[in-house]
Amino acid sequence: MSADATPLTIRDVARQAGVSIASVSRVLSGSRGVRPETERAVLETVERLRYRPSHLGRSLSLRSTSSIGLVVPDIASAFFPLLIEAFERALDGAGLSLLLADARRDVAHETRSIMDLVERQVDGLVISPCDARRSRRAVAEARRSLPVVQVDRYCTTGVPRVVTDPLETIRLAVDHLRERGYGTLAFVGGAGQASTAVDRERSFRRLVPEHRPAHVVTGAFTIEWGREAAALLSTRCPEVNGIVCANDLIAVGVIQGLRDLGRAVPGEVGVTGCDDTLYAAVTTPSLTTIAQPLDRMASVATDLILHPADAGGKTVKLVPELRLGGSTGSP
Amino acid sequence: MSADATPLTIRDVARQAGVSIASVSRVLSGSRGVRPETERAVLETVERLRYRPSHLGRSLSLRSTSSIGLVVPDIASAFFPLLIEAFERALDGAGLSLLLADARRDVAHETRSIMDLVERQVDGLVISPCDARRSRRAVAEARRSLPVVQVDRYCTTGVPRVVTDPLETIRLAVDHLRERGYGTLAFVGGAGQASTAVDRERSFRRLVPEHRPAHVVTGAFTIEWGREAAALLSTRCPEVNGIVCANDLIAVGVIQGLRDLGRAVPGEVGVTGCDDTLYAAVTTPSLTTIAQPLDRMASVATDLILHPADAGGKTVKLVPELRLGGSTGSP
DNA sequence: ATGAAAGCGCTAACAC
DNA sequence: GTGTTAGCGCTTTCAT
Repeated sequence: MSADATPLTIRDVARQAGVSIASVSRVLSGSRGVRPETERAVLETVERLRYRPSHLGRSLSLRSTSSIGLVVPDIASAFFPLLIEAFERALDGAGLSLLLADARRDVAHETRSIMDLVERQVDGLVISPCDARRSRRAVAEARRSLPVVQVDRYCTTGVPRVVTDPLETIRLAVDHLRERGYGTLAFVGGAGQASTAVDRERSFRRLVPEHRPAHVVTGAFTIEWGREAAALLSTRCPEVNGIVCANDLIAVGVIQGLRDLGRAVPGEVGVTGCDDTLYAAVTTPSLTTIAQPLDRMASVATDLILHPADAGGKTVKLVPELRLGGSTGSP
Repeated sequence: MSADATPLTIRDVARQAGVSIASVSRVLSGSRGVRPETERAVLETVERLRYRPSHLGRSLSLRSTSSIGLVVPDIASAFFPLLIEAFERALDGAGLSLLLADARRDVAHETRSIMDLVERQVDGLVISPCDARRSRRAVAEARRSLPVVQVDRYCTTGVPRVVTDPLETIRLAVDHLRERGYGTLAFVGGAGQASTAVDRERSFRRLVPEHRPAHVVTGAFTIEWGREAAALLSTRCPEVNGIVCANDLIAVGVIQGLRDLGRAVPGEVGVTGCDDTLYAAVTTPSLTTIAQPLDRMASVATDLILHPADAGGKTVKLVPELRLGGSTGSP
């Protein structure tokens, strides 16, 4: 397979076109100060030979790869592919390409990915760290050699962050549930290590100060945990009729769990998710969920990478948006 | 942000360690024929200076980047993240890293991604092409300069393919439905341009020769199309009581559509999906679906990339597996 | 406008 | 064993 014909170099083009390699380079890059005649000759030869410049040589010479790295904690979870898509759109305009890495829910893998990207000389690194504390080391290390920005999740370093305001996120859910008449609210959280998990839980506690301790339960970002939590709450706190979930997957589980117990959603209990993933549309009833402004997140993060001077150690908080679904129809 | 301290080079290490750059290189690569004493000095200095070798310089010199490119048609669709994960696992062992690109359901984007990866000198390219015909040009072009393998989807080129046998895939669904007593089968297909769409439909036609023309409908790989198809089939072919869907997303839509029409799943109609995505677990009832052997697919593809000589223009067909869910409980 | 030549950071002969 | 040196493919002064 693969002919693998001797990869052409800029010299081959120069020779064939009867010009110097400098001229070829000029035409292929800035194209400034070249006689149209010469330019024609070069372009014609490039075309004829099907020459493709080597990104490697170019990068080494320019000391820039025109690419940025993106490290996500778990590509298989519904949310991150959406984030990745948003970055692709954002980078498209900037003429940068995206080097993607998946940490596979594991700090050791994450560290390797970060180091690999750094060694590959990406011009900047965007990361959504696995773990609020254990990811710090690698993130801080990377920051020593290039611009780094954290998105969605973060770890506690001086590295700038772009997040969707967790307090506003939960406030949207809580206010909406109350407006729809669900008077007694509970919160089903995810795993402890992700910053979003912690922040969303804390926000709920703050926004619903009257909650009983048993009204806040945390476990994992999975359907199974959602089902379990539904059972837990139904047994121990039957008075609860509005459930705020830390993400869509949990919400799906909660709805399934409630249905298994014969409790109607939204008739008897209202449920909200977070992140507006594809799950929101797939379930029955569809999910009321809080969306993150992903395109904005990607463009702000890209800006911070490209203009690190503006970044400082700052945190940019973005405004979430309520997406109505059937899971909060009215009690 | 980002200290951006002058990136260290191998010279700095050599100087500080009081050895030649060749020795440093030896220690950092093959580590062969170096006095333990020298090695210690180098490693110590590397550690102290926090030196990270430049992948760029290394690649340029070796004419190999030890990375392979993976181009998927749509990272936001539930299936491809699973495929990506499988490749990460497969490549882990081979000491290769993964450069990921998303074609965004668009041949033009796909072409750009492919070219970019080629220029980046990846050692091989794995691609699941958007379009059975319109992707040919770029795929063939890439093949001129490096080993290329197609996975899951393919376009009609001489480039080797690793696919899950579509005939066996549909056979598993059809046989299972029949065993469960669903006697009159229909097929809901996806969009025409993806090879999987075409092959799965053709397989159904072959395996269920007695089907009426109206029993095979195609539209898109979406929930909406699934709902629509359910309505179509229920109206025009009420005799149908088993529905084979070209992927999980369609199946979810079909189930929703049937329920809206008051037809019980699995009581009245049985439904199967394809690909065993996360959707299969999320729906109610859960989905009976046909899984692709992703780890096998990834490791076979990786082998073909690393040993292109063995590849020829061959097609490797892998064996799918039935995953039981609630959507075919028994009529 | 164009060419010659000096790097970019690394590896791999080839001497010693 | 270790150092010297010539590239890898490109960009970019600096002459001309």
